[in-house]
Amino acid sequence: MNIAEVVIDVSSNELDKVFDYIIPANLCDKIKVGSFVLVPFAAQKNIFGFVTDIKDNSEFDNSKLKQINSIARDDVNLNSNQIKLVDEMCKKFYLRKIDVLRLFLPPDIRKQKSVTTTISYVKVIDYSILEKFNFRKNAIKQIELQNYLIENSSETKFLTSDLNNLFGNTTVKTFLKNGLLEEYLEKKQNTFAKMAIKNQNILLTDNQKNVVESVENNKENIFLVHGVTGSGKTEVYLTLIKNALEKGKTAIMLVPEISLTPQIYTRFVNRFGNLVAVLHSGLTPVEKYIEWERIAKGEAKVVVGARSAIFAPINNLGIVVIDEEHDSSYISESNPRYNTYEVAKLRINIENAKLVLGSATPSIDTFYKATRTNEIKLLSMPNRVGKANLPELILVDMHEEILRGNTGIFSDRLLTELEETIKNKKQAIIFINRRGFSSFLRCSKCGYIPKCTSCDVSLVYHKIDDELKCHFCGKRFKAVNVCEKCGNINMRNGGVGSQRICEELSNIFKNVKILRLDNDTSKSKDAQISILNEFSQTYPAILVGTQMVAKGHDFSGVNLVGIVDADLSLHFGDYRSAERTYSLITQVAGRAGRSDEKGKCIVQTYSKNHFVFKFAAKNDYVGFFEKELNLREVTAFPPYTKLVRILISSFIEDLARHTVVKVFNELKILREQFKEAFVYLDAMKSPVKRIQNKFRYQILIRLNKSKEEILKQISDIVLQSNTKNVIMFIETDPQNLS
DNA sequence: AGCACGCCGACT
DNA sequence: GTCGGCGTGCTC
Repeated sequence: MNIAEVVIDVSSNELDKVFDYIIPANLCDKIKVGSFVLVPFAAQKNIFGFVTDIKDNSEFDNSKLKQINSIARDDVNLNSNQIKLVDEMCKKFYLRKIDVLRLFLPPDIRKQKSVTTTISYVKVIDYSILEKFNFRKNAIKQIELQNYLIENSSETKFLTSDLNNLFGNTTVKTFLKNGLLEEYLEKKQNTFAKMAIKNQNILLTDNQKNVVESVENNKENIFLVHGVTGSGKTEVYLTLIKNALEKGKTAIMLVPEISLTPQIYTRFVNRFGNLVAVLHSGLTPVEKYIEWERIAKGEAKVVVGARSAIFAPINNLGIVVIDEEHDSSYISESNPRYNTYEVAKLRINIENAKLVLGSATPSIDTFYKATRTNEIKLLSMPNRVGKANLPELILVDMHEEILRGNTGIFSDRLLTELEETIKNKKQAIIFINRRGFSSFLRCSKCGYIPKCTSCDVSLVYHKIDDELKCHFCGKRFKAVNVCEKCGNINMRNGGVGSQRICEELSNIFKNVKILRLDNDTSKSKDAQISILNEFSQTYPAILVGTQMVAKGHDFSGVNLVGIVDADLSLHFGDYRSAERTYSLITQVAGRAGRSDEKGKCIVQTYSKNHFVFKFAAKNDYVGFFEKELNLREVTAFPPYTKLVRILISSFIEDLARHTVVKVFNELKILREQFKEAFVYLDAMKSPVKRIQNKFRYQILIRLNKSKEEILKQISDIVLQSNTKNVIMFIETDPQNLS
């Protein structure tokens, strides 16, 4: 047992394999499977790596074996379950081992040897000595610090870094040396860690009780809780987790975009106190590390977090909950591309735990599994708890508005309802699907729309900086009024964005507070939170925003929601458009249902008769599902087929094109072998032809039954055709096709 | 991905 | 002479 298999910490296809190393005698008892080590590699003398296996002898030329140098960090020790999950994820999603392994590490501080989790304070030893102390006349900073400390003598301690910033660290050091101040270290804690458990005795409704019992008593291990907004799903999760904890088990609770929905985790902290660890993107690296460490040490037994929390180093896992299961943030669309549901499924199977999904508008795929297969057991919560009513959904046909002579952004109905809301000192939310003043500039004569020079997508006009921006690569261009194609001097705004809506609204409702929430006005999380706070305290007020306003905020004063152009997400040109639009409308409308009185949601559309709107207006998810599923079957799209996309990109267009042709030809040979399995196979330029100067091509495949073997062969073809300067990867059922 | 090696052109 | 440009190949 003195040979270790090591995965080198370099993300490249060439190095996606294990290398054998000799374990030196002095490290024999320390190095285990899952250790994070330093090894010599090629010409580099110290490179990070993971031990993924330990064995007696190596197949490799033994005279060439090198020794492991040392353990890189002793706080990283993946267990065998995690190593197993890494293996299974690699196979499932065609990933490199190292990319997956990195997901399990303490966040962001992988390269550091150690992390300071303490914080330095100083306190005054004796104020009478400090007051009498004579500094040299010209020691201005020292006298300033002396005065500052005396003025603030009510404080028991001072943050060392604050004093360093105000008076310079040499000044503070002098005080420490002269015995005027003493330093002490405190362990950093996340603010909520001290919160007490409020052990309310919650009474569950019969429906909630039944759902909890079904999850706990059924032999199945995956469940979908399909419950309308306000049906009390969260209480079901809390009870399930409480029961798991009582059995000595632990839990992972996944939520989308957690940093903006503090309600959910304060609810968990209130219930479980410092047994809860929170992981989300709003934490600093050190804060994340503190939480990670509390989980790894077993201090925290409930992890609440965004999708990456599924990799938390928790032991003895009893239950995983994925709330708002349909949310697209559960699918990773970069670097290690994975689907959180599939990862959770692998993890609960390895650890023998249960998986609970929850949503008011499940994804078609999930509801299909829950109603047509045995993979997921369906549990329904059809009724709202308490008096809250579902909002009334009103469809407005914008064609009719135009025929009646109203060519503005807002329908008469929406304006009337807004007036009513303002008169009653209530609040309204206007939802818009894009950002910026308008989506694009268009030449009024030849119709030319400026495009990004490196990405080949329409540029978005931002009025506030009078600039055109590329939303793919972030490049900025001057907004000129001269058409570069025909020379005509009249570039006009082509669409409507949140900024334009704000301007129009403030023209119509002169004295009403109008707030805007989108990526532009609120770059930082803090700015977003302050906008939301301002809105929640202003009556009347109108909040205009993009997707962001749709995510789980409870404003009790909102009784009206307007969706300006509901069709935008419908004509997005991919097979998931309908389900996205359905859940978006339901979610946005739900913002109006939080007050005592019945809320209203005005949906402006140019396709009033589309089934998405009809079922959404009736709040009939199952009806929508049946119709959409039928369409998927007829058109041979998922879940009836597996959609495979191979994206091939390169700085050199010819190289990309040649690689596509090569892979495409091999796939055609494969198709001959499995004629009945290939529903579709074609190669083409990607809809977005260039991103950051890389030319993008794609091959699309749809497969029906018996997919696993063919998928494996497709992945082999892709791996073998991989050449330098070409980026190639496989996605199954991709979230977008841009 | 790094890094060394090596083979060429330019310069104090 | 030798410094340094980056193309090629290898990594237990």
